[in-house]
Amino acid sequence: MKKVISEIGEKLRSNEYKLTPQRQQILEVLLENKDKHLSAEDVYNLVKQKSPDVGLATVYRTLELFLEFDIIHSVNFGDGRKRYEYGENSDGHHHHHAICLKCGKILEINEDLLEELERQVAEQYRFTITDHELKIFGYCEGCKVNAK
Amino acid sequence: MKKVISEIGEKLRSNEYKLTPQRQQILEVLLENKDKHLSAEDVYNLVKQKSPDVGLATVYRTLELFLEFDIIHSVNFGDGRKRYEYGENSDGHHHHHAICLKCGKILEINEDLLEELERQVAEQYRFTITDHELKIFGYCEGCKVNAK
DNA sequence: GAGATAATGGTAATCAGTTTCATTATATAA
DNA sequence: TTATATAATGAAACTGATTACCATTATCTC
Repeated sequence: MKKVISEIGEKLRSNEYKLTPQRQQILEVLLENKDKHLSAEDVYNLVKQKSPDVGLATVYRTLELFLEFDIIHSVNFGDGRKRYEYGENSDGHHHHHAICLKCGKILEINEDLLEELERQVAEQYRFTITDHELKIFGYCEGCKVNAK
Repeated sequence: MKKVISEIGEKLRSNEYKLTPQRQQILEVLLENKDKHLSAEDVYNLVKQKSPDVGLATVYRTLELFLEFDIIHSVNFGDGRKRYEYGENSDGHHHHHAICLKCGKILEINEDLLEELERQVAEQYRFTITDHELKIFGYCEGCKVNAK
């Protein structure tokens, strides 16, 4: 994790930004909670446990900064707040989410599987693709039996 | 369009809801603006042109009602407001959106192209899929030349 | 047609996210 | 190293979308 942090620090510094203690703590929280889909307030509460004097505004500003440099990305599950996630595939594309409509569980789908679709879209629509966000809705194994 | 409206009215009535004049006008606005991604306030303004005495609260309530019965669906393009859309594929799945990061244009991708991916996800994750939402980010034909 | 129920419109309240501003930390230059 | 400019922070005020409340109106049932 140390290495990841210093690489990100480097990325920020090369863009005239600093990895301040607050920013680093926010980053650590994100790294410790991959695939947890934290909201800004979740991050705030977790960071507060480490250093209680970090402000909510700083959390929002830092998340915005990390988004700008593609250090994290945000997902919207329709519950009225943005959620933030560290981590992406080797090709820079993001993984998918399967959301159970019954119990709300969210599965991480780590395979990309969109190459062929993206090839077709790129060709038919003359669109140059840089990233994607796919949400799949349905019922997880435990819930499918008595589904709607 | 008459037919669609009466079918939807039927759907509501069979669930103990009425297609009131206000609801019908909201529905008409949505039908007249397929693929336009209207926000609640957009809908409100358009409905007001027809009948100025419709309230914003009614618009929100009606959109929520239509969502509940899968008459419309909502998409979030990250601009801080939900957007609403009528229309789906023949199999009940929704079409995709390609969003240009430069000019903000949104292309409607009407091909499904996810069958194989969904087959694999269903098998590997034992997940029963009922719908999906795919957003593709990149640069449209006009913007790709001078893209970042 | 009277009473129960559902739906509506206006407005107040809520809540995630943003902006402001005074203060603190950091970096640069003499 | 000291002064000075600049960046970052925290607290609190503000914003804008959405929701809740409540009194009024329309609709349905008997």
